Amino acid sequence: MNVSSKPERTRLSAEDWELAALNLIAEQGVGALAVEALARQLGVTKGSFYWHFRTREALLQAALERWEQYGEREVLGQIEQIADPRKRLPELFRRVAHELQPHRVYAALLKALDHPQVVPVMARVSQRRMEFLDTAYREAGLPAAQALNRARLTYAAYVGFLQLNFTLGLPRINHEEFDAYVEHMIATLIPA
Amino acid sequence: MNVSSKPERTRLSAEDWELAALNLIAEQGVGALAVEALARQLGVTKGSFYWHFRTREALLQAALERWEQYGEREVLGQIEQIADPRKRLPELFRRVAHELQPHRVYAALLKALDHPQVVPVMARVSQRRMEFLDTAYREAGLPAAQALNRARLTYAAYVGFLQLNFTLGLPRINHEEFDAYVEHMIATLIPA
DNA sequence: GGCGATCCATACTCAACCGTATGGTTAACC
DNA sequence: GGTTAACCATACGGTTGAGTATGGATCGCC
Repeated sequence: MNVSSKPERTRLSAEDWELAALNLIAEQGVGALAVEALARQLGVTKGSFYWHFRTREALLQAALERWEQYGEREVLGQIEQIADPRKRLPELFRRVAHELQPHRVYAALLKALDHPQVVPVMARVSQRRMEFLDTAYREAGLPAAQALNRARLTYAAYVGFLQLNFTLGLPRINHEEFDAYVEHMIATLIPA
Repeated sequence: MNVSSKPERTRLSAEDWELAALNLIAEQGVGALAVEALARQLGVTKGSFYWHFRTREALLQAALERWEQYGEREVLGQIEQIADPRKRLPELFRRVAHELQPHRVYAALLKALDHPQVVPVMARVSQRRMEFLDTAYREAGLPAAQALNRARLTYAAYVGFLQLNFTLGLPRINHEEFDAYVEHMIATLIPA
């Protein structure tokens, strides 16, 4: 049973709207975030929405901030607990590669970078992650000047892969090929 | 003199509309491609537009095809004339890095990957470019299995860089830093 | 069990755009 | 210089989706 099949709804909170918004963004992109569509999906009407939020923008803003804070705790938090700096990067690569679900919102927001509201959020998130990669590379033994550029390169490769694979469906790649690709990335980008 | 300042217009052709559309896409994205807005910018009204094109989609389609064919001749054509396979890839990297203007439409289309019309175009273009990289890496001495993955990695880095730099304005980087980044890419991705 | 706060439905307005209908204007060519 | 085809303006209809107004329903709580 999917999300929309909950006829036994009680009353909604602002949080419910934000989570539903994030779901819709992940599946259909920011452009599909319409209040009437969301209301239908939640089994209510606009009247409900405009009680919780002043405007559509306000909902998008709240949803983005929620997503940003969640990602802060969840995504980066886990990785930081890998002690050995040399194992941290390969492990990070492999985990990211096999937990594609959390990246769906990020990929959707990547397609929505023409919306002025998402730009600052994505800028902050991406900046933080690149800094994370930077220190990881330094701790793995790369000189400072190289570490930053390697971090940029790595993160660009991540972003580009999301675009090409998720959104564009390219390259058409199967499981084994994908694993080989990940290992190739590790061999190419991480210093021995 | 920018594009919009041509009050002494005579009559327009379909090509004029397509070029104007590509301009608008490059600057404001596919979502901003509205026929009335375009007409205003060209100093005419919708009446003109619907003589040249049956629908808005038809214009977008024509503009995309024009862009695709142009890129075929221009972008890839020049690089193929570099004889030495070992010099070809570094040269390609450096040229791409310093001719950012032609990449603006590509970056804009990257943001518009939720439009069903642009997906096949981008898929074809990206596929062709990755194949180009693949053979370039093989000719540079990389074994076939590695060459394809390296091509994927390289192109993903390119796409991601466009997104992070053009659209997101990240990383905040100056000219010298940028050159250093390009050289770092060359050193990391191209086999010695 | 009634009362105030919270939550929602219905019924609008308004603006943006796409597309159509139709008549007018300019260019080209004989 | 008159006719035809190419090009454009004006006015309209239709749709979509945001936001407002207002009254009704429901919950918490004394």
